[in-house]
Formats: sequence, C-alpha cells, structure tokens
Amino acid sequence: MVNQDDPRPGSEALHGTDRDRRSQLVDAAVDHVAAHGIADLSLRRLGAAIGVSHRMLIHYFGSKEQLLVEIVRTSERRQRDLLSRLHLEPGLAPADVARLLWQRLTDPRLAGQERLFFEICGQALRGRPEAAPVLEGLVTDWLEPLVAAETAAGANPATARSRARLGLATVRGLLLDLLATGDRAGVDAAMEEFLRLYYGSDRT
Amino acid sequence: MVNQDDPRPGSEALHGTDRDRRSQLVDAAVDHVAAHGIADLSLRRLGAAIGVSHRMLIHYFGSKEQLLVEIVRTSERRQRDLLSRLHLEPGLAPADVARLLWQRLTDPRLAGQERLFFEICGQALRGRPEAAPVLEGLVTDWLEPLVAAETAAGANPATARSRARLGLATVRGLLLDLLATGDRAGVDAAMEEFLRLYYGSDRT
DNA sequence: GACTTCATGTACCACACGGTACATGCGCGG
DNA sequence: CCGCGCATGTACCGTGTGGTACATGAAGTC
Repeated sequence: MVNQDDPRPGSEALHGTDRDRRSQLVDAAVDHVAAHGIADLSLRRLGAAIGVSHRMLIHYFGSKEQLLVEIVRTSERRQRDLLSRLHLEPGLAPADVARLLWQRLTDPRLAGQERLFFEICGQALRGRPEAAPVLEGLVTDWLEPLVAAETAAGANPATARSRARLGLATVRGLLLDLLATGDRAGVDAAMEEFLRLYYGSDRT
Repeated sequence: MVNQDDPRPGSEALHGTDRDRRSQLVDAAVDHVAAHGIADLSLRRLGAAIGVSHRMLIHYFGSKEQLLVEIVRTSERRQRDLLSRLHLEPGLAPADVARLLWQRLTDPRLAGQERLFFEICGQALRGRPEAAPVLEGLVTDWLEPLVAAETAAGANPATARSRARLGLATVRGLLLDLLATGDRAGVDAAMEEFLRLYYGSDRT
C-alpha cells in the first residue's frame, strides 16, 4: 500500500484497458505536440490539455523522457503510415506518382506533423537522446523504397541510390520552404521544375 | 541609486567599451550556442561558459528573449557572410561555382552552425517569437542572388525563380541528410547527380 | 581627496518544473 | 456486503529558472 505504482508500466502487469489507456494517451499527446510543439513541453500543460493530471503521465510512461520517446516513435509511425497507405493504381508514370505523393505531403492538414518533423530533427541533431533514434531512420528508412522504385525504373544500383537520396532531400528542402514561406504556388513550381529535370521533360 | 541599470541597453547611453563588451558577449554566446544548442539554454550556464555572471547577460540584453534575438540575428549574419565572402574568380562555370559553394557549406568546421540553423528553423516553425523573423529571410534572402545568377545564365525570370528555389531546397535537404547520417560520400554523390541534372551532363 | 558613475558580483525572489508520497474512490471477486 | 487492487487526484519536495535588489570596488571628475 506504500507504493502502488507498478514500476514497470508496459510489462505483463498491463492488460486490456490499461494498455488501451496508455496508447490513447500517447495518441492525444502526439496530437497536442503536433499542434503546440515539443520544445517547451511540460507534463503539467500536456496533462491539462489532454485532460489528465501530470501525475498520470508519469504513472503510465515512467518519466518525461520515456513519454517523449513514445511520442516521437508514434509520430514517426504516423509519417510512415502515410506513405504506405498510398496505394496507387498501376500504370501511373513515376513522375505522376511523385507528383501525387507531393500533393499528399503538402496537404495543409499535415502541416502540424511536418513542422513537428523538422522540430524533432533540430532537437535530434543536438543529441537530445529521445530524438536521436530518429536520425538513423531519417534517411535510410525512406531510401529503401525509393531505391527500389529507381532500380525498377531501370537505373543502375549506384545511380539509383544517389537519385533516391537526391529526391528525398529535395522534397524535404521544398517542404521546409513551404512551411517557412507558405508560398504554395512558388514551391509547387519549383517542384515541377524538379520533376522535369528528374524524369525528363516528356510526361509518359 | 535604487536602480542603476540602464533600462535601455543599446540606447545612446552606451558608448565605446560598453558596446564592445556587448558584441563580444554576443559573439561568445553564438559560439557557445553553435556548440551546445539553443533548446535548453539557460542564462546561468551560458554565463558560466563564457565567463560572466547571468546577471550581466540580463544587464546587457535586458532579457533572455532579447539575447536570443541577438544570437539568432548574429548567427544569420555569419551564415550570409559566408556566402558573400565567397569571391570567385571569374571564368568558372556555374556548376563549378555550385560545387565550390557546396564544398564550403559542408566543411565539418561549419557543422555546428548548420545544426544551429536547423534547430532554429525547427523552433521558428513553432512560432517561437525570437526565431520567427528568420522565417521571412529563410528563403527570400537567399533567393535574390540565386535568381540573379540564373537570369544572368540566360533563364527567363519565372524559370529562374523556380530553379533558384529548387537549388536552395536541394542544398538544404542534402545538408540535413549529411548532418543526420554523416555519410559524406553518399551525399556528395547525390549532389553530383543533382548538378548533372541541373546544369546538364557536360561540364563546360 | 571626496563625489559620482557604472560595470560587475552576490544574494535573493517567485515560479514552474519533474518526480514522489499519500489519499480517495471506483469496480470487481468473495 | 465486504475488501482489495488499481486508476486517479492532491499536496508536497528539491531544483533550476529568469529576473531583481543591493553591495562593492574601480575608474574618472572637479
């Protein structure tokens, strides 16, 4: 009765509702963080925002650090889901696939997530531990499918890797531009210019 | 004798040594911030690091906010100086100019500054007020010289703008890739691929 | 040589933070 | 109906923060 908190939340002691509550909390936390940033997050404010006392966040996640790890992981998963959920009808030209992907990425409803992405990058580059694992997958995780697409399109492996890396970097750079300036038309035009260079001027 | 601090540092009351001291402090602060990040900066730690009491930082800058403004502004100025100090001998092909600029930007000694750039971006995208002014100049300030270079190379204005925007975004995306992965060779290869697409395969 | 000015330091304040101890109350097994 | 386990809340603690009041001492002035 002295200490009734399970010191190992997430262990086998958690079943059913408890696990549900936990993921429900982390979902709400990601939403809040996508909207308000991760920089000056405090357990108290987060708790107040999602309707729980900061005590419970500690209870479910052990510490602020672990909660942040969970938030970052979940946010990453959401990002990746967005790509994998992109089921394309076959017969589309690569340039059109890219254009479609760009359209989805720049959906204003995703702006919060994209901002969060760059914010987490900034923190991770500083060595903030809970954001550091992101750096690993930041490039490589996205590279694999892109390389696959390039090789399928007939590029030799080395070129495919460079081209994939280039495409990823350009998309991110333009995304940053869009978030900073909000100049949708200008950024879209730059993207079109890129597609022209990347896939050739003929849209097959 | 009650309050001997000038409430308006930077006003006409500051002359000579005072102003020098101030800029000396902000220089040291930028160095420290480039090395240790801006996220969890505290006046006390910064003061200890650069050899001054946190009291004096308040004295010279009025508040932490204003100090951060100064730091960001100075860091920006340094970045831009880096570009303008790039006096190139004429007769270089645009692709070679770009390659040279890329070499300088990716100098490991600049890694701290580059990281700081992305960190500030992340914060600014969140609406942190002292970083917000950065967003304005983040694209446009760099676009002007690039557009000038493109038009000089014979592109029509609209295309020049899109191409400039694209080049800037790609450089930044690849810079982020480099900082995250450290894979210098891979990123350089992607850059070469971009230059090939951007300026054509022939290196005049 | 007394007076003033001002840069700098020391000690302090109120506050918000992460984290902990303890209370409370709900839901379920007997 | 009881009793226990557990989710949740409240009150607290130590710490570090930005910012302020006041002390101190070294220059410069008349």
